[in-house]
Amino acid sequence: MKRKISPSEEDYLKAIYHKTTADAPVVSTTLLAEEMGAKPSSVTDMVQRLSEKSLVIYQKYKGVKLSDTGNAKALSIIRKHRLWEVFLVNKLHFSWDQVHDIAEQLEHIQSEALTDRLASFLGHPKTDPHGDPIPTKEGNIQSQKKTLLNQAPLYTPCVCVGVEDSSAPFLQFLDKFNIGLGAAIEVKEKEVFDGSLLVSIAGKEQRISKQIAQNLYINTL
Amino acid sequence: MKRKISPSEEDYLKAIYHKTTADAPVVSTTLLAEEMGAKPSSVTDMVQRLSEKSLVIYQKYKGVKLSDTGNAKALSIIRKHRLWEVFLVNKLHFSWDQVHDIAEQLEHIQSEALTDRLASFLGHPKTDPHGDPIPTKEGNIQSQKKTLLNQAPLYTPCVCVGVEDSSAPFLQFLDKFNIGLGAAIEVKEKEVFDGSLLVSIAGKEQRISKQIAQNLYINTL
DNA sequence: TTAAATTTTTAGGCTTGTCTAAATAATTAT
DNA sequence: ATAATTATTTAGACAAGCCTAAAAATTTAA
Repeated sequence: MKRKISPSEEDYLKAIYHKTTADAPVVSTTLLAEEMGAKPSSVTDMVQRLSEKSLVIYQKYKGVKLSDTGNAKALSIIRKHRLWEVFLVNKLHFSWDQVHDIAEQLEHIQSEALTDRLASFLGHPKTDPHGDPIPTKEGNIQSQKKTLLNQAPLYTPCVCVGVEDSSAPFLQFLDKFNIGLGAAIEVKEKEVFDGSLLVSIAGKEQRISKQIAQNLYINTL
Repeated sequence: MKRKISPSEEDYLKAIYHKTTADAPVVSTTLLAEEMGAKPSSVTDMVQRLSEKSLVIYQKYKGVKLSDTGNAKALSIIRKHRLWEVFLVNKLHFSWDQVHDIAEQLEHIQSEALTDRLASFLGHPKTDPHGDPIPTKEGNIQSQKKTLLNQAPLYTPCVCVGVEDSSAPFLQFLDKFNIGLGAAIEVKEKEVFDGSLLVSIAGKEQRISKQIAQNLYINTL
């Protein structure tokens, strides 16, 4: 009954997790193929295998979603991924744009004891270096109220709490602007024409494009 | 020319490394099969693939040994394995009998930067938790002069520096006797009949079987 | 509401890494 | 020195995970 899950299968579960929401509870094979960097036919194959293992709910031509066990498995992988990211940044001093690819590999290491001890070693962090919440061992994940810098009120002190896009290029770009988690940001002006913002970051005024602003999460203080 | 190496191929390189010595510079497919927990025919297959990739020198019916590049690769994997073992014991407080299986997985993580930073984080350790030397980044490995407790001189203060057998059962057995790396050991008496030893460990006298004694390395002080 | 376009699945193939069974080479014993 | 035994390799098969090309279902448009 409890067959073991391959790294590739784990990757699919994770992708299905990331591509389904309350609004869109199922994901199409084409979208999943895009996410996985594979062809739709390969995805159909894999999804059928996962369905036989009761890890996903799949209806031909209708799309796929995680089963309860599949969801638990996905959360456990995401937990491991984000804990390793914290390790890489906090202990090995990698920068936040360097850790994703390494954590992609580390997340497949199988040992519950390892994950437990790692979490303890890191002081049971709540979020990863990009501000994303770390699921608990029990599979609870806090869905924070996320506000895009885009929608931030004017002249209100805010703090950067996360990113929507955590690709290396975007993160490196943020570094150039001295924007990191916990950075103080206040929107001074919003340009109607192109959606760009005049913001003060650590006291210094800078202009930020709409594209940046809609990929940065903030909280008001 | 420089095709990438799969985890399975890495395991074979490591096994060939461990099963060849100055005395026996090549290893047979049967012995390798035993080491790998696979059938000899599977080993022949794999060894032929590794030979095509110039990672091993293989002659039909004559056995196999590592090429220079294969040797370098094996040392790099062993380096990673042993560094992770140090991490697991020193930082996550695993015991020395628990780390091998986890390190088997971690050794396949590909990132030179990760290995470098891990080594630095750990303070560039020279040996792993079982006393085995950690190869340098450049592939240098110090072959220590190893004396088995078996051959230790009588009434001479010694210190435990390693184990020949690093299986969990043996290590757990040593724990029961309070024997660990750095433990002070002195041989009081050697029984001719069964090769057992009367030794003092941390001041306490205990009788140790030949089988234990020939799997424990010591240095005289 | 059919026809066209698009999405999805099926069918067949390829590689990796394993297996069993059969064939062949090497070693050992008579 | 030749026969018997053992070690090793080859041949053919299988599952996982991917691919391309073709077929089938669904969606969109006329």
